Amino acid sequence: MVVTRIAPSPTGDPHVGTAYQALFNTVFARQNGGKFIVRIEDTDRARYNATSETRILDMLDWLGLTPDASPRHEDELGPYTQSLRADLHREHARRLLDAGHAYRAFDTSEELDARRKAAEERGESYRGYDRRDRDLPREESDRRAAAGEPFVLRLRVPLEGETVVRDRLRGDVRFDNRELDDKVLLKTDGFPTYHLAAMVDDHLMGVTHVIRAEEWLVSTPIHVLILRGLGWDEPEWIHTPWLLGPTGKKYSKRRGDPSVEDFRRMGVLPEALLNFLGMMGWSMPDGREIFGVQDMIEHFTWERVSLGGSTFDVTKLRWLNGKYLREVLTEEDVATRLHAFLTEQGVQVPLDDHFRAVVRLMVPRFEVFSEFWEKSTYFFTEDYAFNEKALKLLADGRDFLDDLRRALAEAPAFDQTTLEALLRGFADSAGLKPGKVMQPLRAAVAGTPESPGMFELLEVLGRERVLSRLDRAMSVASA
RNA sequence: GGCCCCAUCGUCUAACGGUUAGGACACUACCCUUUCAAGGUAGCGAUACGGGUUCGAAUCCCGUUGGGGUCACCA
Repeated sequence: MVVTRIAPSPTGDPHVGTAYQALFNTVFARQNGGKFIVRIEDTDRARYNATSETRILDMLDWLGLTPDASPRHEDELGPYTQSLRADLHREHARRLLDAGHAYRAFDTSEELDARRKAAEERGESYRGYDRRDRDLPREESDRRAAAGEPFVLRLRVPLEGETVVRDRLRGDVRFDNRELDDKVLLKTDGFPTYHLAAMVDDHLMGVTHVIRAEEWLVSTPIHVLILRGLGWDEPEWIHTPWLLGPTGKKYSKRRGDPSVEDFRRMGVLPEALLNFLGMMGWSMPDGREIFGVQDMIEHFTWERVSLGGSTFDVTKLRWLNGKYLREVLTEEDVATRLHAFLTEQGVQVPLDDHFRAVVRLMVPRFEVFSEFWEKSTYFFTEDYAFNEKALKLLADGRDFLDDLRRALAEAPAFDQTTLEALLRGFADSAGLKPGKVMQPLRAAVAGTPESPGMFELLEVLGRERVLSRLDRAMSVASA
């Protein structure tokens, strides 16, 4: 069975890159009837952030990429929290030590730093651990360890030959073993490093395909060597292309690129974000740009993955989100979800017919939920402000607004058709172009010259509100 | 700097030896029109460079350049 995983570390905000990896891991697993798991890699106690794990798991739920197994949904291969598996890691580290594939190194961090610095001062580029303790006799190593001297366990990489990483996307990538470092496997604190822990856990959890970001490619030979030392088969390696920020560097929250939570607060739909991520580095065979996770599951192939990094273009994401609002979701769905968003943001409006009517009018006029309220406030309060342009239009309409109010008050009905005939007739008899009448009217009832169409706007507002708004506007204008 | 990956419009991408190099976002113009949007039409705009291979290269090979990544007791 195909088993894929993501292995995020709980160090901060839920990362877009994590969502990106989750997408491809999910799609590939589902396509093969397999299993997608999330393992939280919390072995770095120094950078651990208590809320981060919950937020990462919440993000996945929000996106609809809920894993088959995770710290929230354990199964017999768990636990899915790396720190809880330290005994397992130590046990396998021991195996590596006994088999001669690893050795104890007693250098302190300070010594290492000093040597690194000295090398730099000599103008040499740092070449990795200098292997001082690589050939310490086992007896001495055992004795010093037993005496309580702190040590780390390091991988004994071959000094000659090469290690080949067979990558699904890039073919065979060859590494000269002389370029490899004797990486730390077990830290002084007894916790494993990523390299050991991930390989042990992946194997024990039955992971068949390691789909991860390109940054891991160069450490893969280390992983291959660990796997070989333990006598295990390699998974299939798949290193996906980069997600880039606006400056062309790797997308990163630290650099100021938005997190998934930022997009959520912006009012981006999860399906739009996923769709957008799906077209970063991949494309539908028929060129469609609007597609969902299910479409990806049906059509995904590695052959269609492009290897150049993709720049994350928020402008296009916004366009795509607007597209979902206008063409993919139903009106009712947009209303319901927008209402939930507003509630979450602390805006209290009833989810009623008026709200639905407003949403219907406004939907082509905003791309993300966060833009809605600011552009639609006047639909929900009689106390809306008049902006500068509106004030000017009100002045333009001073001569006829009073007559227009009377005409509106006497209109036989207040539906779009009636209103259109009435307004055009009014303009005609006043010898004005329709726009000259409608713009001041619009300014009066909306406080801005930018609004949905005049007739539908009036209908949605209703006669009572329109008349009282005109009263207020005229008093504001003459003040 | 060593090593590794990558390279089509500003951006996301299509093309898997033969196309006027296609589409989308953005931008510009026009249409629609009561404003703002949405929508429609058109325009602008790319195979980084140099060598090969081939009847024929965006496509295959080599080099150059450029960009990115990685060189932690972080993941």
